[in-house]
Formats: sequence, C-alpha cells, structure tokens
Amino acid sequence: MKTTLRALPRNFYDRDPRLVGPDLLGKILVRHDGRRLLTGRIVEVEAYLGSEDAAAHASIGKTARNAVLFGRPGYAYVYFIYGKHYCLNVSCLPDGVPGGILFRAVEPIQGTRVMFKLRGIAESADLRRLTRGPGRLAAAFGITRERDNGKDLTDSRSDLYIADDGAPLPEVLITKRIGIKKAAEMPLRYIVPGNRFVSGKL
DNA sequence: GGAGCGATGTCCT
DNA sequence: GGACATCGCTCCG
Repeated sequence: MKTTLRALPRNFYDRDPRLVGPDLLGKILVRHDGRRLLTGRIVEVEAYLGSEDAAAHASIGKTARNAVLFGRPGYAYVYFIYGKHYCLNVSCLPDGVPGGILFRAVEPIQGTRVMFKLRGIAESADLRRLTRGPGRLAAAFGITRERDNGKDLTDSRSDLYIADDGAPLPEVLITKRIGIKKAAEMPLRYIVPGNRFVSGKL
C-alpha cells in the first residue's frame, strides 16, 4: 500500500509560528534527490519570531541574508552557521511580516542509505546520527543554502517540500529553545515527547 | 555519558 | 572584529 504525500498548502504557514510549529510535528519532510526519495517524520522544531524575539535572525530587520523570513509564507530559509553547518527553516506569516520555523530533527523513514552517504558516516552507525539536530538533518537531506534557500516548500513537484501523510496528530510538548544565548527563556520549542530522534541531552 | 572546546564561513557593526 | 538557531572529538569519570 502506497502512502499518499500531499504538500501542505501555503495557508498552513500563513499564521503565527507559535501555531505553525506544533502543527508541523508528525508531518513529513520530502526530498527528491535524483531518482531517490528521502523522507522523514518531523519530531522537533523551534519557532522564531520578529523584532520581539532577540534570538531570531529577523530581529535585526530585513537584510540580504534573512530576506526569506520577511517574504511570503511556505518558503525555505537556509543559513550557514559556525563555518560548517546548514539549517533549514520555513517562513511563516504573510509577506512583509517576519517569522519562521527551524527544523531540528526528523525520524528517517525512506532513503536512509542515501542519508548515510550524504552524512558521510557508515551504515552501521546509530540511525539517530543521521537526522538528530538541525545541522545533521540538513546534511542528511542534502540541503544547502546555494541549492535550497528561497525554495517553495508547498509544491509537491519540487525536490524539497513538506507533506501530510495523514498520520494521526502526535502529542506535543513545549519547552525552551536550545543552543541559543538570547531570549533563551521563551517556550518556543515543540517536540514529540519520548521520540528518540529529538535532539539535546539523552 | 557528559562537560569542555576548537573548527571555520558568513554576516553585521 | 566578534558573534553565531552546531557538531564531533577529547578527556574525565
């Protein structure tokens, strides 16, 4: 039986990130890498707001780097961090209003062989090393700024999009965001409690 | 298994 | 010139 993957529509993202974030848990990140299909179930995300959120890239105002966050909802914002890693976000809220969601972890479903290759680790390694953490997840899906920044994530014909496979909505736990210094107390991290692919301490 | 830390490119001040 | 929405390695227990 084949699972139908339906891209989430633009209006799904045309809301406050604090509403979009929890609703993304349980949805599917889809990558068509050549003929290969890579998919993973989203189990951890964080919301980033606008000027009121000092940790958000958008808090300093619109620049060339963060412009996607200020644009229409449903587009990929990919940035490069610490000289090594890419991180994937999706823009939220209408054109002109900044906000987005950072994808922090997915549970691999299809294409794990390719993911191991893209991550550069042996297939004997723990599956969690593939997609646990924003930098790892981006690498496992072959996501780079050059290739994916600004891409429409609501288009099922695209090589990168987010889909609903009809799975039941998971339980959602809200915590503080991790890995940031500023605005570290804001409860804007959404996780599937107990899922072993969620990042942070074990 | 957990704390500490260096690597390393890009952006903004 | 400093900060950075991270990761993996080392060292210690």
